[in-house]
Amino acid sequence: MADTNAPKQQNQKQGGKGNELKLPTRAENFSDWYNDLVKRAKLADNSDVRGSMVIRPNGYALWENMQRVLDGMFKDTGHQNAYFPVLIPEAYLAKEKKHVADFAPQVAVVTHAGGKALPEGERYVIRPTSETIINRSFTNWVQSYRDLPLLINQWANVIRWEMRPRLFLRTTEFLWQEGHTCHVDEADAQAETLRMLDVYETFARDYMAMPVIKGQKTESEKFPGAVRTYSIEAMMQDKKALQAGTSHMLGQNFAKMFDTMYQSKEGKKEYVWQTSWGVSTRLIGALIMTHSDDAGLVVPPRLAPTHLVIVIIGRTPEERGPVREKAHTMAAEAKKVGIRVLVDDDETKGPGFKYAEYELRGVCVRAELGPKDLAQNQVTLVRRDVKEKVAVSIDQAIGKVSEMLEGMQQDLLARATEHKNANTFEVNTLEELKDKAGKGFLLMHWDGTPETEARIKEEFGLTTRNRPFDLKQEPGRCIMTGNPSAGRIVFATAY
RNA sequence: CGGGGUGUAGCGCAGUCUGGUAGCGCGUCUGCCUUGGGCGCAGAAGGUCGUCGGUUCGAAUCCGGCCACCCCGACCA
Repeated sequence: MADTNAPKQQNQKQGGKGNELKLPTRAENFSDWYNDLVKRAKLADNSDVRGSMVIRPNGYALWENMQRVLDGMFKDTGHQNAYFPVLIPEAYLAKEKKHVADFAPQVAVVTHAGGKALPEGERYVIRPTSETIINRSFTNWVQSYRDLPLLINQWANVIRWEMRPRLFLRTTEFLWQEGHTCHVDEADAQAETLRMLDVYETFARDYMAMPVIKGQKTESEKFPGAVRTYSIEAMMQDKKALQAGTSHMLGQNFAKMFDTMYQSKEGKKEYVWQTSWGVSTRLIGALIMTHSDDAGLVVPPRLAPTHLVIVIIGRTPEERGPVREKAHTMAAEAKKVGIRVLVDDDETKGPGFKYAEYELRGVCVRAELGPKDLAQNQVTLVRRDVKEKVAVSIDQAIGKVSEMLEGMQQDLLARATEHKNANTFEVNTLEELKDKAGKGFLLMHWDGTPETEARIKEEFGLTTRNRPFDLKQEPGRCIMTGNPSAGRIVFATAY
């Protein structure tokens, strides 16, 4: 977005006369809006450890829901969970030259333990990813072609020393899942790589309501040590791209370093072919920046910790009593059909406060239930994303809520898709490039060289995101050099 | 690591220029009152002024070092 310091401040001076109740708007300052939302919705705090964050219950609940769904999808595709050590002998990392060279600046090293300095060669690194230490185990686990494919996943934390952290999007420590698999040949490994990319796409679309572009990364954007890297790329509301998941075909690179071999049917020793793939707590940032608005968090129902809150309204015990009873009846009914429901009977806060608060926190549907409603045997329902109040009869309320949740899930995807499509352009001239840089996904011809890629980054702040699978590739001329191009690739400013 | 900014009560900030021992709003607690879009009134609690050092009779305020966080770049999921 803005490349200068925003002229904020000023209106917040004067002893706190500014309006602290409202978030900064997305239009004013997208990045302030994001930071403030994360804190105000109680998703996460900065900690005293640079670049590290505390994930609060509201934020962790989102992660738990993502984990639950993804874990199910991994199990359905035959993967098993395991756990490997957080400390990796430094020497392991060094075995794959490209791997260590690219990760070295980001790696935290344990130099002291047991009260003394560890000698050179006996140090540990804190995992930035686990290809090496997992391969060490795989070498023992795999003996025969009958042991393959080996399909393993790990849920873990990793540490990568980041220069510029940002809550959820880029933190020094983050939570993720890393899948690691071994196969008999390249075709099988390649199929697995693409299969898991599909899993990510499905998860993003059907659960996060986030459309993504599936495609292949360029050489320079590839994972250190991979043969090929694929990604899903999403567009945030500020039109920047966010890499939401990656899947790598590792070839035999790590197998050769660790002698991970199997005996084939023919009795020959062969190196295994491997893949790895992962998504992280960064997805929470993606979720926020895809759907939320100036009133606060908006979460697709399929991942929302709370679907429905019933706010009890009433002055006196006589008024509240029957309302409370009805609210709990409704809540019980809602639970039966799988709606995650909360009844708010707190008398110390007014209803207006609660409406704002639940909007900030991203509860999907709010039910307002008071004496006036009860008198007409109705309840007032408000869907978080559209904020429209509708009165429905109490008997039909829960059915209506289910309908609203389903509608919201669909509408969020539809809206995000529309936004992505409206801001994706075919760009053919330097003029257009100047005009569109930073305004979305630019589909451009590129001569395939890292030099040109670097130039476009330097001059326009755009990086290659991926080469989309579903884009029919026709030859053309590179937008910068005029050299032949095999097809278009997505450029964008990225997180 | 470079450029910019900020650290004062749980949160948001004023006070710093021009040194004199700390204030406002929100929140919290108590009581009353109120409840359909961030209620009201009264009272109360709460601060080693990021940290270390220097100048001074006296430092939130002036000087220097360090630390942390935020924004902009380089690195990255």
